[in-house]
Amino acid sequence: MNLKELARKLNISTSTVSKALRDSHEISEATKKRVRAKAKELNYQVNPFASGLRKQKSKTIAVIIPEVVNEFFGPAINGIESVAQAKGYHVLIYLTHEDMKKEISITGLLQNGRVDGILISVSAQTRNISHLEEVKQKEIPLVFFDRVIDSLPVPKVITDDYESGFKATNHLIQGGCRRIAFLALPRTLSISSKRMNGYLDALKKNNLPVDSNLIITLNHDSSANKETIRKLLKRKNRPDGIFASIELFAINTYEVCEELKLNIPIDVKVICFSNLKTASLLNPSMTTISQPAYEMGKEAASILFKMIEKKGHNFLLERTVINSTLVPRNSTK
Amino acid sequence: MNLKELARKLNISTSTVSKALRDSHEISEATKKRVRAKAKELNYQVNPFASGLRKQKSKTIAVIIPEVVNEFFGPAINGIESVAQAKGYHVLIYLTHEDMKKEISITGLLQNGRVDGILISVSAQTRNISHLEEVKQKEIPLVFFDRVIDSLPVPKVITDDYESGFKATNHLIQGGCRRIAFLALPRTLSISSKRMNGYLDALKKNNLPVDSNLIITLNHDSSANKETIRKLLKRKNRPDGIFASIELFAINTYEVCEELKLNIPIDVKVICFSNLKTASLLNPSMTTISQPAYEMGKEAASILFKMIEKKGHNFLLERTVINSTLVPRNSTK
DNA sequence: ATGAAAGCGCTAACAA
DNA sequence: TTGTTAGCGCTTTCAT
Repeated sequence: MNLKELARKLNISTSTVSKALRDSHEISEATKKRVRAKAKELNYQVNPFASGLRKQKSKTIAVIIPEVVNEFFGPAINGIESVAQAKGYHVLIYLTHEDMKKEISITGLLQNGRVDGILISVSAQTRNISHLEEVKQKEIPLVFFDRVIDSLPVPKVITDDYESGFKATNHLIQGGCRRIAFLALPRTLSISSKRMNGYLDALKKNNLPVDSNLIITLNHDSSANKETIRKLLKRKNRPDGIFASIELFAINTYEVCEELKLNIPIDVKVICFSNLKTASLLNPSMTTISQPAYEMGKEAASILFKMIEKKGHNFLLERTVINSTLVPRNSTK
Repeated sequence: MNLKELARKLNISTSTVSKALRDSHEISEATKKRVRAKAKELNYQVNPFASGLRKQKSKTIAVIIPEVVNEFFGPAINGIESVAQAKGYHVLIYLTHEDMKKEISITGLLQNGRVDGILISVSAQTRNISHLEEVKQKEIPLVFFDRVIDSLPVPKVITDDYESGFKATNHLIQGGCRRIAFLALPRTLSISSKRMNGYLDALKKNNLPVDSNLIITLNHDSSANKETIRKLLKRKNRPDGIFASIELFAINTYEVCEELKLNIPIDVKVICFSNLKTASLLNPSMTTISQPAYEMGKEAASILFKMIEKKGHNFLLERTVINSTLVPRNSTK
């Protein structure tokens, strides 16, 4: 079923049908009605490839993220998809698995009109940014969310990473911790360095020494992480507090503590970034920092659509900060 | 940058360039090399809309799921995306939020060549299936995963819902429970009725009475669920075991127990479906049934690609069952 | 208010 | 082995 056939059945030209379906003012109300009725009857749908080719628009956006098995990106996709659905857009999803090579090949695939815009949360491995500069240079609307590249002048939607890092560390200090370990993501990641700066400043403000042996960079290999954490917790001078910069590291810590029969929070207090919805499932003694992932997704998508709709507008300066919240759990249970 | 321009720069015809890029045997190795080099130099990418229109193929599949904020669908998408990426396909994602109307409008959007195939896990609300019959009738390859419609003859990838329902219930009985509540999804959902049948048969086999007051249908509204669970746990004849047919209901239960100062597993034992990766975050006293979501996604996508690649093959009978596993937690801690 | 026709960028049948 | 050309289905300009 295509335009031509539909036009033939109605005994009018394809251009009239096309205009009628797109509610053009050139077409009489009567014809429009007739066309719409027939289209519905025959279950006609425009061919997105033909229309996309002609109009040079895809009505599609791409979301590039490191993982989806993650308390952050799940809700974020939810927010993105709901905005896209409301706007009549389609959402392509691509996972990098924290691999910059994949990120590059994915952005390469999106260069020739497949999408009208891109939302990206960069991989932890991303150092070189020429593939992203290329996207920008081709004038494909681009918005960063959560994991951003500060040096690239595109809109960014982030949480208050420095502040929450500060608050989290402060919370542990208030709870009596003196030797607080920070489980970091690779330094290249903006969120990691900001969270760490919050951590460092909180220590300083409380006159606690910074011990570089307590700042540990982990990655997404759980068994390697657990081995590292195991060593950390077996030290004679074991930390009494742990600040995990992502949920996975808290899970890893939790498992090692179980294995070593260390009690959270008696032996060691733990705080981590996590998502509100399942926070209650975390060991109740872990305080969590809840990121408004759904809202971030919605916000990032909204900005992207603004860019898509009115090109030329200067969005370079937009940098939306959405506040996360500390969710204290009953720490004495 | 398009074919024509590229051809002009090379001083050969567009068809030669097109064939060269697609590694046609009609083209000499020398020309191919020259073309590929120039294409790379000029960063040429085929226009997917033009090529899709001409070839009547989109190189894209759609995944329709109820939610993404979910321990099951996250890993499932991961599995799907990895297979798709390997095959050079793109993945569109659509969320129904358990709303059949949305499911219908989404399948409607996919009728005109936007995708080469569809993977779907139906919404809990889906009763009418004419929109899915329409997809099948238009010969768009379709595969169900996890939440299937038994009556529609298309390939299905499921877990052993009956068996795991049986095992889960048995586990609670073994643990000393005598009054076991079942927190069900709406009956329309195949997975729910199968899990319930397992539950019922386990009770029978252990000579325990079936109490219909203990079979409670919940939905995706957490506050309504919690209210229902609150009532359940306040009954004089409180259940001593709870079998939650999805993780969300276990979370809801957990929260109500905390509120009512009920101890899991002392006062009430809980078992639920969940995902291995975060199982350790669940209250350690909850035994979980781990579904191999990633594998299911991979399997479903593989079947879909088989259908896409060799049309006409009869896949109607394929019904892949992937076993879930019981993950007992230290229930005495 | 309606229609004819060009053309979006690509592929493939056919010609050379 | 390479080139010419028609046409995928749609939108849009320009006529009528």
